[in-house]
Amino acid sequence: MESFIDYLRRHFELSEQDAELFRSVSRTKKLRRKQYLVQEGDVWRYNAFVLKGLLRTYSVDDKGQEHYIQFSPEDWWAGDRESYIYETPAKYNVDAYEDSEVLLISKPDMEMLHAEVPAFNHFMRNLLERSFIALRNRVQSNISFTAEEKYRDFLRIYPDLANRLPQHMIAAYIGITAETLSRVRHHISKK
Amino acid sequence: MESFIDYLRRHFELSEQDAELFRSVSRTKKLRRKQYLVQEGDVWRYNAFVLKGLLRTYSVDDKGQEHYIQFSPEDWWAGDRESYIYETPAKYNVDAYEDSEVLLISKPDMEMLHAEVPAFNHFMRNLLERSFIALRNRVQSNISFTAEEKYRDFLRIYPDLANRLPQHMIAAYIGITAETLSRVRHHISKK
DNA sequence: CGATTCTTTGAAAACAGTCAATCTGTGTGG
DNA sequence: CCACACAGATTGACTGTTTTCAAAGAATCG
Repeated sequence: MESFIDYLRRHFELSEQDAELFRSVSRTKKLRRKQYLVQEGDVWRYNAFVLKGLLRTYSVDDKGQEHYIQFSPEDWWAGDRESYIYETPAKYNVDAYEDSEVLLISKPDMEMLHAEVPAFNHFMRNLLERSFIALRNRVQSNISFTAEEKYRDFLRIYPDLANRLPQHMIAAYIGITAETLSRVRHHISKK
Repeated sequence: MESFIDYLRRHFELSEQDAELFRSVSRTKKLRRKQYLVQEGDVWRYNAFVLKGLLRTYSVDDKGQEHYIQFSPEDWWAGDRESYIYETPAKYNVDAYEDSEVLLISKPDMEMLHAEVPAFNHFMRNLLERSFIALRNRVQSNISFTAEEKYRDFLRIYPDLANRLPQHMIAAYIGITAETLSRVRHHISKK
């Protein structure tokens, strides 16, 4: 739990009193590998901050193919924003790819924190802006790059994730098949 | 300018006094077809609300190929968020595809409005959340759909834009070539 | 070690891209 | 008002990339 407080303190000034407020509304939850945090169809009413481990957000299509929308390692947030905001059944699954520990804050508590701690509100707003920009860059990559360029771009942006994830998950994240990724890697290594 | 005030009033309560505050920091700018609002390399320091017409945000790659990131018709916002937030040179061009009129609010004025008018701040935050979700759905389409499915998805989400834009721009938006889109349409019409 | 998951490889097929030519519709200037 | 230019759309033939399916190898985990 303290690593969450540390995270907040790295990003804005937080009094001990406010830190206590954050602690009072937070609870932690351990997830074993493959355990769901959100399952398709659930309505998601929390904010989840990853204390330890690695979560993945993905959908499964008719053919059983998994499509990864997001990976959330330590110090990232996880959940289904669409379900959270609109209070509709989740279209995505979120589960633990590694044994993990998350910190949960309910939606009403989160709204209270935003109102009571302006610096936190400001920080989260800024985080959302930056996430939006990152997502836009991902679209740019999707619509204009070849398989090899998409993979290189992934390595550039998430060098650390590349070591923690199996290739087939990276492939599904960038929108190509595992076989194509294998061939792309072979091709890169020959240079 | 009043259509901007109307837009705000459709989304939250706005006193006449606050409306006057919005008017005082807004100026309008007419753009002729093909005229730039932001050119690649500029730093973009405004918020632009489209009063009339249609703007497009796109990049141009080494081969001269255009990749459309966003279309902004009436009642949408335009600009390069990455340049605006980080104050870096824009990677995208924004220009008028139809003769247009935009309303401009400078970054400092925008920050003042966010601080002075909490309901506006709340509305813009919510708009950003919803834009984020829409963008995430676009990524989902990018990584999991075939050309035909991507096109059908575009028609479903932006039925009105489909009539205002040439096909080759729609193709570049969903990440396929104009020729492929033509064949997809032919194929759809045969059913 | 045995089972499972992940990666690689090959061959064939499907899909989308490229290039070039033609067709269509629109608008402009003579 | 017509001729022409221009941008956009379509079509064909071809190329290249990526997917699919299947099988074999490698790595990992309980």
